[in-house]
Amino acid sequence: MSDTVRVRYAPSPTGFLHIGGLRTALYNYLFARHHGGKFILRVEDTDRARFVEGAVEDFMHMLNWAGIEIDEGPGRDGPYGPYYQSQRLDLYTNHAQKLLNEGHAYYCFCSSDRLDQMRKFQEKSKLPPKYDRTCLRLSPEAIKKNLDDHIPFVLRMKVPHDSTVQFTDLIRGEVEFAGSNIDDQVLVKSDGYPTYHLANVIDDHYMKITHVIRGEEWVSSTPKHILLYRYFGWDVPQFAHLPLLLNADRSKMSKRQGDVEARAYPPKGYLTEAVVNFISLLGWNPGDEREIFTMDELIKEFSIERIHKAGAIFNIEKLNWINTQHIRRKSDEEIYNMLKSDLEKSGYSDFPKQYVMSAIGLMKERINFIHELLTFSSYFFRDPDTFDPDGVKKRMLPPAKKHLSELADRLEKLDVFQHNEIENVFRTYAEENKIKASELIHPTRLAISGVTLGPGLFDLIAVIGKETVVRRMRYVVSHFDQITKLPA
RNA sequence: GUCCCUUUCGUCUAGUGGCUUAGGACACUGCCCUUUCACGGCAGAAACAGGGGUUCAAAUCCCCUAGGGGACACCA
Repeated sequence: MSDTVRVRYAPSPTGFLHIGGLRTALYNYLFARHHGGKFILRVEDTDRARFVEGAVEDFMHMLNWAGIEIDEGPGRDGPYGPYYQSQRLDLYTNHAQKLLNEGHAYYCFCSSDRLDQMRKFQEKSKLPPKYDRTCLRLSPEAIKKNLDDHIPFVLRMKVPHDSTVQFTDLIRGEVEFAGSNIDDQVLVKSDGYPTYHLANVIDDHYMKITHVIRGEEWVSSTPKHILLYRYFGWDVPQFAHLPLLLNADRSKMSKRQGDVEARAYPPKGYLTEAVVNFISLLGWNPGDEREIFTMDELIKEFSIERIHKAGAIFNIEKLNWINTQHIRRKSDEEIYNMLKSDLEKSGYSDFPKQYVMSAIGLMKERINFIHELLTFSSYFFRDPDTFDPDGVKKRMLPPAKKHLSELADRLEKLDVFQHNEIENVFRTYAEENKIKASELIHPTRLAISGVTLGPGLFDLIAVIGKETVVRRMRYVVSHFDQITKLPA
């Protein structure tokens, strides 16, 4: 085994990148980077029937989105390519032949019908379900005849029943399987393609993979893989089987219960940092009480030893919180840049960068998603056309009409239109009229934003600007009866 | 059914025999701050699946039971 750590994420293009797959890729990546090793993407496209168009592109795109850099893989050639299994068929065939020659594999001509019946019988008789080795007993002549007759066949591996296969899982410790419980796995399908088990072992060997970090669903086939390594006389890599991501009901995470495809998250407004941070914590923790991490910090902290054994439920509430944490850590300018295209789409592209950044500054701590700046606080960009009915009822009382009118006049006269000066206008007016400032503040907020919640009013006024604020206040004054009547 | 894995607050988790009246975070509740909503601060409720051992001492080690999950394809 080479000194440099080499790990791989090896998805099958039978669907789009699963959020659990993204976590597996991330753990591999973190491990590689932590150890100064290589992260390889290998496409396991040996199932021609289930191939999904666009899946590979989706993997690449989402990995890139997540900030997971591929050192070797499709489109990024390395010394051990190609990185599509469908382009490595000869390799598998040669090695299968070798296994056959050495008696570690055998021809099987059983039809799927027969296999189905066999399994049904085994199930009924409460026997462990495995191939019954009918074809292992075929004479060389019978095999030759079948071959000559072009009867479809598969190659199965011959598992020694009298031994046990044991391995040390980096996460689970010692795991042991009795040879008698290991099935004579199909290695080469009747279409000539290898199964996962064969191809995966051969590729991991030739790609010099040092650590196989994959989902827990693979533990039970690991002994088969180890046997294959032994048959070929190869070193066995280290194994680490990750706990599964679970639905709320603790079943394996699947559709129906929330979004399982990674690509569903960016459009919802989840930040790369948040998703990466969140999934990194699903089964791993740094050992102290920090929870917010950048990719670089994760790379620094990550270790396989600190991976949990039990499956984790994907808890969207916590993701949301982590998203808010990362929003706050971003500069106003970063957020501005992320918002740019949405701004254009909404027709708000005329607003100066400085203005939008000020709005961002005021809203950053109040939003869960960046796009909420455009939805929940559209009043930064357009005059309100509706007024929160409950707010109107409670705050837009008759005296407000006069107050708004007067305040608008006073604001208009202000030379320095900033927080303190604005606040002064309100406080002074309140004192003069012997009323509480809140009797002014609430109607004003409603008048200029249409809603009852938002940033501190004086900051809001300062950012939105004199002209707009005064216009909106006067609009409400002139439509006061209409506005206060509507919500009846 | 067979094999394998797993089991600490609702959820993510800390805990590797004494430091633990089991810690943190999300969510939840209350209070404070406050012009609103958030933020923030403080407080609260909330867990070692059960039973046996081992030990002076167990959430931590062992065994059994139960629950959960995964695998059992010519899918990965």
